[in-house]
Amino acid sequence: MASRITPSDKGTLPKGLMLLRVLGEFPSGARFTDVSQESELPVATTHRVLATLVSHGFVDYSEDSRLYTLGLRIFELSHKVAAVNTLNEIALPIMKKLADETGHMALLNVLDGTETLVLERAEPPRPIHVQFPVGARLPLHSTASGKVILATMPEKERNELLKGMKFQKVTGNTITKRKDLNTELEQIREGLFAVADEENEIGIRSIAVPVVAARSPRRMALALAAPAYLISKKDLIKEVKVLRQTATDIGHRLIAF
Amino acid sequence: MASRITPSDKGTLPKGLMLLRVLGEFPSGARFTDVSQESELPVATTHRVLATLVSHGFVDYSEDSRLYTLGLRIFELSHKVAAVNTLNEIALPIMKKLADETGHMALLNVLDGTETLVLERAEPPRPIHVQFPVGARLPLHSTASGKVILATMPEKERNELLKGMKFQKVTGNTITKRKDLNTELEQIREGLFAVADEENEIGIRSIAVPVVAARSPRRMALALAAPAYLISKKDLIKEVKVLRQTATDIGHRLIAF
DNA sequence: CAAGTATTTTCCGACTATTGGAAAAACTTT
DNA sequence: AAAGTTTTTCCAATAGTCGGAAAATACTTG
Repeated sequence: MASRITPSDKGTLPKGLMLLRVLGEFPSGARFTDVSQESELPVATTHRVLATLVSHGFVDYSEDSRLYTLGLRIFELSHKVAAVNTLNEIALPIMKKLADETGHMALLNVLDGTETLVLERAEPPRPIHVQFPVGARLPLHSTASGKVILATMPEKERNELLKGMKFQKVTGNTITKRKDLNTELEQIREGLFAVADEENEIGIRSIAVPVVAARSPRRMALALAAPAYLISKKDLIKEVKVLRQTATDIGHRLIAF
Repeated sequence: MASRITPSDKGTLPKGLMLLRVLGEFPSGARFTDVSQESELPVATTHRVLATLVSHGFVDYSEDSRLYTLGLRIFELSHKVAAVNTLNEIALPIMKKLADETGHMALLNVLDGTETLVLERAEPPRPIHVQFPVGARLPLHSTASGKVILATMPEKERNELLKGMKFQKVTGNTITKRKDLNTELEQIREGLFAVADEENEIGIRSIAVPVVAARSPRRMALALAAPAYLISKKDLIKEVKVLRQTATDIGHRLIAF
């Protein structure tokens, strides 16, 4: 278990990467002060780093509005993240079918660090207002996707991941004790699906199953999410069959993502 | 006209950003040596910078395959680039309709720096093999989109942009002289559409019109691209009407992108 | 519209993270 | 198991960063 070197945590690069993340929090543009305050960097430093990011196209600056925004270079790069394009072309249509059939929002999530990331989403015909945009991050312990991913990963890896993590109480139903989580994961492994019953957001229930793609190092899950008033936990579980079918289908076609 | 400061061109940040671009060229992963060579940085430097990028989630490293790839953080960020999500939801369906009706590939391009960037694309039903993936960059002077964007931008801005640019001869038909380009742009302004007749790629013809979105600082164009053997220049021009209609439609709905 | 306030940009000496050649370590191949 | 290749680490000189504070610019208000 190599300690895998000591990546510098000071210097401009980490600061620059941090500023990119900060700018992500201002979708409609951030003023200089916003960036400086949010990042808690001295103004002089912020200024210098921002200038570099701008000059390389990673950040756009509008002289008119005096706003900084993430640049198109980010957009460009994201389409070169291995096989991201296949998500739209392969996974989305399949997910759309699932959403249409079940009437619920379908979400494809992937483990990234200690969170889950929304890779793709398909809305059902009926307009609902559950907001999980693509690119959103969600906790592991309070979501169906997170739990099913945790449950199905190798024990060693899971322990490594959970070590020292604390589980924030997001709603009244959130599992917050490691012991309770272990019990839940054990149970999930039995049925190979996970349910989150208003554990991450009051008023939302969801169910998820693992997605296994050939030659993919990524841990993914396919989920259905619905407003609680629309479907009981029991009825949601009835969808597990079609959900699992879809997940298998996606897994077979999402080679090496 | 402020010279807008002196952004550092040395140091880790520029190097890190460069490595991200380099990794974009290896969609299926790059070995350490690939990165080091392609970037022309000393191995020690490459190593240190890569480690920092990895530790911040911008680059993934697989111990098994020993390959570096762009990380999901990039994917995440790209969905926070102002209103990128609306492209899929708003523009794509409209473009798909255009592609279906005309039988040609529809492309939405945006000016970024001295190039054009493919923002969105819709394929026609019939399978064609013109490859312009989303995220691809194309020259301004040899493409329909590039030319129509140049033609319709304020003169001052255009001069600023073209100043010192040299126009690479991509195919036998490419316009390479500034003077010829000016003449062409003049003509484009008359009809408000541009045609590229195998100017960027032998065997491909395309036509483009401007897309004007409310409160958008971006310069965009909507294009149709087709294999030359499928359609004559004359017939392609006949599509300008429906193309323009679609462009207007998109412009109206793509607020503030 | 001038004075006052808030925001953004620049300056510069002290300091510290970066640099990169070269050697060591870890793999791969023969 | 030796030879070759690729990756990782070391370390002292150096060059870029740091950030407080002042200057410049934009915005507000009486």
